[in-house]
Amino acid sequence: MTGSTGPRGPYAGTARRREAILEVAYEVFATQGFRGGSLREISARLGYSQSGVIHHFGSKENLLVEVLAYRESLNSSHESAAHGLALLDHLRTVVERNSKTLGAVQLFVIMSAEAAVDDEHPARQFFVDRYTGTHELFRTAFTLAKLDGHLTDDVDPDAESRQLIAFLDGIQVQWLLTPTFDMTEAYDKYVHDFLVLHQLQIPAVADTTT
Amino acid sequence: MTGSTGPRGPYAGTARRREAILEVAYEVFATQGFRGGSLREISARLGYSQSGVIHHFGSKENLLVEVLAYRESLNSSHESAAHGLALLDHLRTVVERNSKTLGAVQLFVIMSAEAAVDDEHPARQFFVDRYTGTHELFRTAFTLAKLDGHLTDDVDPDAESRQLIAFLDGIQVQWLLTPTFDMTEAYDKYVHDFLVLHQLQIPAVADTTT
DNA sequence: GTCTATACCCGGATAGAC
DNA sequence: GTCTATCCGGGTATAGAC
Repeated sequence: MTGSTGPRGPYAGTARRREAILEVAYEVFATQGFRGGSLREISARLGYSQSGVIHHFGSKENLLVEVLAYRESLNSSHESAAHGLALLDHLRTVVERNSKTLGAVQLFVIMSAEAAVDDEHPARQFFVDRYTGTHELFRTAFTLAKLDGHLTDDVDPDAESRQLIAFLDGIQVQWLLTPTFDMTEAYDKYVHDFLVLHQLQIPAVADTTT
Repeated sequence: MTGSTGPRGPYAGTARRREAILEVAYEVFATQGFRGGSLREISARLGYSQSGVIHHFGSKENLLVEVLAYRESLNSSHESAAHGLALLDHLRTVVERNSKTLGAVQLFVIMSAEAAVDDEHPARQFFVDRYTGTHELFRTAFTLAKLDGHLTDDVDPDAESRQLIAFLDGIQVQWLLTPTFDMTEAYDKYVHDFLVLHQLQIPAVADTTT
């Protein structure tokens, strides 16, 4: 039972092949965009024929949509909102991970831009949904933090959420253009300022050394 | 002398034609990107032949570079650094103007993304230079503000500059995807928080009404 | 399920007439 | 300076054999 990876039905090999295609398509779309990336290149890298790829996904558009869903599924930590400060901790690990996966950052930067400027872009809906989802997550996290008494009353969860999203998107472009830029360090400074401004009570473990 | 628009030499008409091409190319590249936009579409919109366009600019790549320089030249307010707070005022008018020029925002969002993910992109150098220039401008503005005693000593001009750039880039994508988003309002909130956190002295005209 | 072959379209750039 | 015609490469998608 070593080599047998549980071939339940005749689709076990197919599933693995689909995933291989998704992986390569992800790389190609990441550096060339949707328009620039071609099925020919994707299939060539796999040693496939171009029609072989299309057999599995029907069309280039559909392939892109599945690539985006696939990449997102790899990350989906099913992030429940919790309160604001736990979210900020979680986001730090996301930023750190992004710093190590160039391709993923490239994919989302180029695709969101293409989708943003073109109403008809196949990824348009994906990114609109993604923004509203993320916003909702951040917004409720900040709201809960206020209720828990961790944030001051003057924070505007709606505005803070959109501001944080903008910042996170922005540092990605900046990092791609100037790789010496340290996203995690920038994130930490952002959070630091945020907490100084809006955190209600400092834990009892505050440094009394100075 | 009505129709005569001062034909100094045989190039007066040419200059006007070049500008017309730049204007249309700007629109096309803004919505289709560099890869997606075609000389055929640009020339068709002008009632030109495709080779007519290429006659004036030599190549598609060169056309793009000139479009970017052209658009930038329309805005170049020769922004001298001044101190930080004057810069923040100035940036507000930029954000407001951007809110009214969809095409310009689209152009810079899609082009910076394409350039960010592709080392060989013709606009790569343009955007790298643009980022370092903007960063330098912001950085010195914040530094001067500290020296002038307008900002607290704890501000990190370098970090604040990059953070502000990230935010400004980020709200553009967000606005394009969800047009109800108000960039100016978001900017004002950002600046408000920034000033609460880092401004040294509040002017004597503080509201004592409440 | 994978291939080859092909239909069909679109792209940039060039040559050369006017 | 502008055109038409053309070259040549590239793209997606389909048809049909194996």
